[in-house]
Amino acid sequence: MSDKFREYKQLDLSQINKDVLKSWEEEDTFHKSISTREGNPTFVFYEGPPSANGMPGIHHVMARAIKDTFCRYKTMKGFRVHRKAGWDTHGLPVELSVEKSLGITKEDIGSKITVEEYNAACRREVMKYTKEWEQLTRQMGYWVNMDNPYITYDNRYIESVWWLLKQLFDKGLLYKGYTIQPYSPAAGTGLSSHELNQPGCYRDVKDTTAVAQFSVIRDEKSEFLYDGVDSPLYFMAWTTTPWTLPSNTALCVGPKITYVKVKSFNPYTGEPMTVILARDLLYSHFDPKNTELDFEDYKAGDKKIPYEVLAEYTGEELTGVNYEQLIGWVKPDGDAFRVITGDFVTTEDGTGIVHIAPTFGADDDRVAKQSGIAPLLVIDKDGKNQPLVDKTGRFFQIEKMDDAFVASNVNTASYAEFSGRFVKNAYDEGLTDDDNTVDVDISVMLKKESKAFKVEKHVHSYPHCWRTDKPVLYYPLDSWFVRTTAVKDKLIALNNTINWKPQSTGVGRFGNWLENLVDWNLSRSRFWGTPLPIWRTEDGTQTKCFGSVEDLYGEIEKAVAAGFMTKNPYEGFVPGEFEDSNYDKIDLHRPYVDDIVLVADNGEKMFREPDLIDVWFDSGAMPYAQNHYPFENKAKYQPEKGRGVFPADFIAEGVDQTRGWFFTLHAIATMIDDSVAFRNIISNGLVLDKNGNKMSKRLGNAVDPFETIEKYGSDPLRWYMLTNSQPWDNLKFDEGGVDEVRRKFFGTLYNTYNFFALYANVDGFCYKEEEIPVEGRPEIDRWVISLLNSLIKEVGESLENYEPTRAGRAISEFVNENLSNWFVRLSRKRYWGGEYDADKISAYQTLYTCLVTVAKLSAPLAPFYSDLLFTDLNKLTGKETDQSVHLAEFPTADESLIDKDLEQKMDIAQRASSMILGLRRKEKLKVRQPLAKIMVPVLNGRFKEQFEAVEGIILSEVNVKEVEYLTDTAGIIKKKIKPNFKTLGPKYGKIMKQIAASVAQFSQADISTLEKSDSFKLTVNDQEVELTTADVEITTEDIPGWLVSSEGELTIALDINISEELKQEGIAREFINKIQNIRKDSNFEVTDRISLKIEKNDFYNQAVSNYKDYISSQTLSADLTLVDSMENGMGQLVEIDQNVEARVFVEKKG
RNA sequence: AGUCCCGUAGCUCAGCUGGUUAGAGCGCUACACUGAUAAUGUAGAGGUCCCCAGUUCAAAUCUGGGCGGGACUACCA
Repeated sequence: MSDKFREYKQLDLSQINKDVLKSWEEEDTFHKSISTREGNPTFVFYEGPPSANGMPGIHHVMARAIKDTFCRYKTMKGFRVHRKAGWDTHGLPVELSVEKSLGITKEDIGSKITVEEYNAACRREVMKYTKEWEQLTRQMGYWVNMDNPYITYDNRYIESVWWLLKQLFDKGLLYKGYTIQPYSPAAGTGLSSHELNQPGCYRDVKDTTAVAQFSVIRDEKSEFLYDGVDSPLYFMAWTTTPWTLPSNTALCVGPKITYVKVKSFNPYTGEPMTVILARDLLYSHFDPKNTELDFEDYKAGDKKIPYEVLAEYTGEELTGVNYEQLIGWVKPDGDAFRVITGDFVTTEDGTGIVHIAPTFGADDDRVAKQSGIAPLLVIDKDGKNQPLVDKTGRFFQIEKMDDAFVASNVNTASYAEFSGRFVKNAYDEGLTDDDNTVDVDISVMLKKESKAFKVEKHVHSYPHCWRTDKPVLYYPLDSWFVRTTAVKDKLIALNNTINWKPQSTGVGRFGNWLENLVDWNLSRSRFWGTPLPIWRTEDGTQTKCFGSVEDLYGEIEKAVAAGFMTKNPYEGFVPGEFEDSNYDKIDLHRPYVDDIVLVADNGEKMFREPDLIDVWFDSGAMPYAQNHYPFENKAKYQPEKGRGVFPADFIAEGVDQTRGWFFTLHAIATMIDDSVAFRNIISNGLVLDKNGNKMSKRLGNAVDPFETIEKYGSDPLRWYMLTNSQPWDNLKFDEGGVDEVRRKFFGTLYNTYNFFALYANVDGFCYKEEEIPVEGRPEIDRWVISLLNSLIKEVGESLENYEPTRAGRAISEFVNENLSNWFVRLSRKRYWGGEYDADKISAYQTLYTCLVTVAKLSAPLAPFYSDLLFTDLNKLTGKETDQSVHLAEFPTADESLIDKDLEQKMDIAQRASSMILGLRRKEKLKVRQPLAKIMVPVLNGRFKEQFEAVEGIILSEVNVKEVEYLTDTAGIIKKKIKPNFKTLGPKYGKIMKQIAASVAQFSQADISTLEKSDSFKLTVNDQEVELTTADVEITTEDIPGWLVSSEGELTIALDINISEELKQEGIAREFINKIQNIRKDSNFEVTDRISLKIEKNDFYNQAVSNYKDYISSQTLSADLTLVDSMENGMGQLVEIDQNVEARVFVEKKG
């Protein structure tokens, strides 16, 4: 082992990244960081599984830097941190890329390619970029346990998911229902939103639209509407799909929209009527010019129709009013024909009242369910509910309906004409666009009944099926649901216990989402995913859900015995054995599970429900499935307090996961365990390019994380990302910012270390001396130690509160401003030359302590350099027993070392120094030229005491000999007074302005009266005002006749007269500086001794001889001689003053 | 369309519960320092605190309404 601190020529963070990684691997540091915490309380982190079928991007570094920071922090706080890596492996993107790379479609599975091959291809595809992900994880220093990651396609993972589904099933939270989805009657298939968004699917078509009149039922709920009404009263609603009107069961209004009641005549029949519609849309339906027409003059058939607005109502008021069914073909079962509210209603077109047909619109279905409105359904011969339009796109035929239902609910006389008709002509091969559509016929029917206000053709954009080019219908399709609405209150209550960062995402985005919760649609008609473990008989009366392979296995055996299957496809599997070898024998994916036909308790065949489940369920199940719970690791879920793996203490992902992973985790944990899944959460914002645009490969503005890490190392990248903006704000990623962090923070820290190492090596300091008690150290040491402890407190609190930005910024501020720019700069002289005495040792100990503490504080954020710094320091001193900073304990602040008074004093010193340097600059006085004195006005004793304490620091920093304190009595200080708004404002309120004006008028005498008696009375607006010194701020701003600088309460004057003696000292310092430069240029060692010759010159002869000893000691010269003339070419010319050059010869001695 | 975030110097961001000269870093310009030196310091210029209205003695800060950028969700009679 070397006996010196390592010194560096330059800071290469990229190389350090590699070196430190290597040592982590050699020392197995990551595993040690867990094993050394064995038996301690756990800190549980859940890794949101990424999908490895895409390359990792720079935004992944962001999220993972956050995750890693807190896991490292908690490790240093002594917790045993659980963080298991995982992979999200299911879903449509995988299927699509497999099909693309193999050049096949789903139909080819089983023919062109075997199921086994397809399955294998999916497994390969989904792990395509595993290597890159692992590499990024490693290089960026993200410590997550990759030894045994959870993989969502793994049979054991699926088994846990099945177990969860079974729990939901048993609790009655899993049911089969329907949602409104795009459906192509021509192709006979449902369409995904993905398919609908393909180019060309949305097309402008011309359809018959109708504004229909819904007749209000007069009762106690609607009575208020009848004031002044003498004709039938209607709600007006517009539709572009009149064929949905027979399925209407509600009308929807916007709660905050204003509606008007208008008296007029029906344009088609001329019958008097009163209608209700949105005020904003009045003139779209009634010509403003007609408002002056006389009702008496109107005859049926007139083009110009008079109208009159009778009253206004808000949507809220209209809610609950009942109306008559518009088209009485089929009676719905349940509550219907009522006005409800919906937040999606606008007054952009139509009437501001939306016709609701729950079976044919997603919004319709949603608001109807929320308001308890029944959909309009018919019952078929099998006793199943069906919408009024069947899957081929025609009105449900009467003969296919249940007879009893027809008798009780169907008006066959009026419906017969429409029964079996296609709702779009495109579906009927015998029809063309020229034939009358159902829409037209329904509109004509309404016209005749005075129920149509306006029927017209209208061009609008409508989705079409990409396979058949025919229009799509929104249609209720079977789906399996999780009844999340049943636990809505619990979800909300538990959410309120979660610490969200930022809070707004939790109470706002997530909270609102929970408030408007609908049941979770689990079904996906896909191939590569977790199959629903549900088998049903064909008539749907018998259902079985399986929560383990063992249960399914047993049922298969029964089915084989019953002769439904020839053999058990999972033959050889041993229930209860959890090794890879056993689970490799089976595959729970499609289509293997589809081939399983089971036997129901009544002996009928049971077939699997063909759907897969939402991949979000997979990832939301990870708290359980990652450990194959409850089949294995059960004990970890019922632990003594603080020792388990559930729930998570912390998770972090992008804010885009709010309704994805965050929700599914929360929902599943709530339903299964009545518990939160996570206690603390950071949802981070996006990483944009430096112009604020979204990064995309297409635009070429995506930043490659590997290149960035290679170039700068991970630390500057992580630090930049964590400190540039709060994690939850979007980050405008600018490479220049990473470089700035490298220079400003890491560069300065490195410089500070190198400075330390340089002199510590010269003096042989290796912290073997007794620790000098802090109270025995000089002011500046105590000051920096005080700040250091304040910093420890702040960083600790910030990380405790999941605020990495505050932590990083505080560390950076400390290193740059306080440690480097003040402590080291002021203490430099203490390190070089001189005795190895207590002061010097104190200087080393203090700086060492600061450096090693900064290493520990920054370790969670910048794991690489901090570890190098820590080990470089510790290798020699052996002060710490831990091999790595990541195994060390996080520092705790020693409150007794925090000295706010001292911090204030040093603040004065810093400000005073900078002011004096400013004055010197103004007068073009070099700092090397000593000056005689500064003068400081003293307003109170405390200030004088503080200034005196740092007097020496200021004087040496600005090269001035003494301080003169000016007290009031001298009468040369001019004072300035300013009211203290914070104390006066609440007391005097309205007359504040006048008080401020009066105070501004105070004379010097007034001010001194106030100071002496601590009271001053004035009258403002006939009100007596008494001021005390606490109500004002008194400062000095001028010392007449002197060069003065003033900042806040601090005022300093500088004496710029230079005596002969000062002049000579200045010359001496000038020589020292020049000689030092020569030493350095000649590459002398810091410790080399020299001999010195200076050619005589009357300008400086006296100065050199007077300050001979001073010059010699500073430059380590053994002899200094003034010579008459230098031999030719010897020595070099240096400038001592303007136009004065000296020839100096420097020679290394011995 | 709804929900949420953001809008402060040319750029990236601070600015806590309202209190009177609105800050920092980068960049630019000038100067200084010099045994930390491919470093460092100091200063200058640079602001409609997105706009409008309100509350208040007092608003960058609180309230309401816009505008602009972004995300998510839903897609519309």
